[in-house]
Amino acid sequence: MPDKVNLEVNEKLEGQVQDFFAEAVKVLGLPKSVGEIYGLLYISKISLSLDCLVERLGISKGSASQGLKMLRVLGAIKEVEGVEGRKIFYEADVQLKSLVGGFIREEVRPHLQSAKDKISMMHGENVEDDEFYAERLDKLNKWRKQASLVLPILQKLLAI
Amino acid sequence: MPDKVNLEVNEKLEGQVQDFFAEAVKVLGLPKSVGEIYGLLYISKISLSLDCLVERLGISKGSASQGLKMLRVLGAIKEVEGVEGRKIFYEADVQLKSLVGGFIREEVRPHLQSAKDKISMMHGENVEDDEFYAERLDKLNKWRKQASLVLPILQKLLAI
DNA sequence: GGATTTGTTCATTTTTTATTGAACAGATGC
DNA sequence: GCATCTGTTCAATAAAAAATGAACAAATCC
Repeated sequence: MPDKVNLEVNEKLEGQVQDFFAEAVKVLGLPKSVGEIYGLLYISKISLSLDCLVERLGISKGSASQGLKMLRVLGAIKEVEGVEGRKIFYEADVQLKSLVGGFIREEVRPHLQSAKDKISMMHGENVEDDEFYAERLDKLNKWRKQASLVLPILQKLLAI
Repeated sequence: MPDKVNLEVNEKLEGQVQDFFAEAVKVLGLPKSVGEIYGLLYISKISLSLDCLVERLGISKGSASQGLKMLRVLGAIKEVEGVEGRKIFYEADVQLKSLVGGFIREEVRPHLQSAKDKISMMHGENVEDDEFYAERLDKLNKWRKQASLVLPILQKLLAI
């Protein structure tokens, strides 16, 4: 008997995985619907289109579109050629390094850059003659640098 | 002339540092007021009491009390003996390792534990006979383990 | 004892954030 | 051309989270 892919759908498990990711992405500050979309794609045996997600998750077309956009920007999903016309199908990118990398690139780096700008602005304006203030701002800058250094290491550790 | 500590207050800088931390803690999913409190303590030359924070930040007593509670639990502030009666004074703990450690202990670890429970529940109920589902849940578990392993390393890297 | 000071709790209000759905744009097929 | 299908945008609405402030407890002082 040849191997055969099991295409039955376990709806209970799907629901649990959706909820799991809905909760998980909240830790990262992303909306619940984004987690549900990624969760369903993660546990789905076949790639899914936007209207498919709308139907299966019971969310609006707007939510689904915006959620897919975020996931695309993060590099958490892949577009797959569909057969029916120009419809786009999505599947989850299940490599942890893609997700971590995307999050660092899109969410963490920009904040660190903006922190850098703010700190140097504060330094410039106020501090020359006050040892305490100067020391505190220097420490802040040291924190920022350490975070910047740790990011690529973190990325590599999670890519193993 | 002996060294003398400069106790003048640069209110503009104080405001900037408050805003800086208010923004920063939002990344960690903490409320703005918590960042403002920590920010003011961080840049303050003297330790401050609850009613002092209320006055200087223009927030309610309730907010200040709850915010201080969070910061205490995270280990981000220290209580200092006051001179006037039983009033408690606070100052910022400015060691990055305290903050990172507190955040990992209070926010990250509990989530990873709850993830562990959920994954093993999903494994138990559904998956025996389906290769795809089994593989996806295993991968999820691998992610979780990797995150657990990386945390102490991260903590050490940021403690240098 | 009672008046005062200090701090907490928690139901209500405010603010912020996410979701909806209708209007729109572009592409395809007829 | 126009009808249909697919997806996006964005103003309005709903949901979630944070801040308020009044009521309360507990300690201190007189």
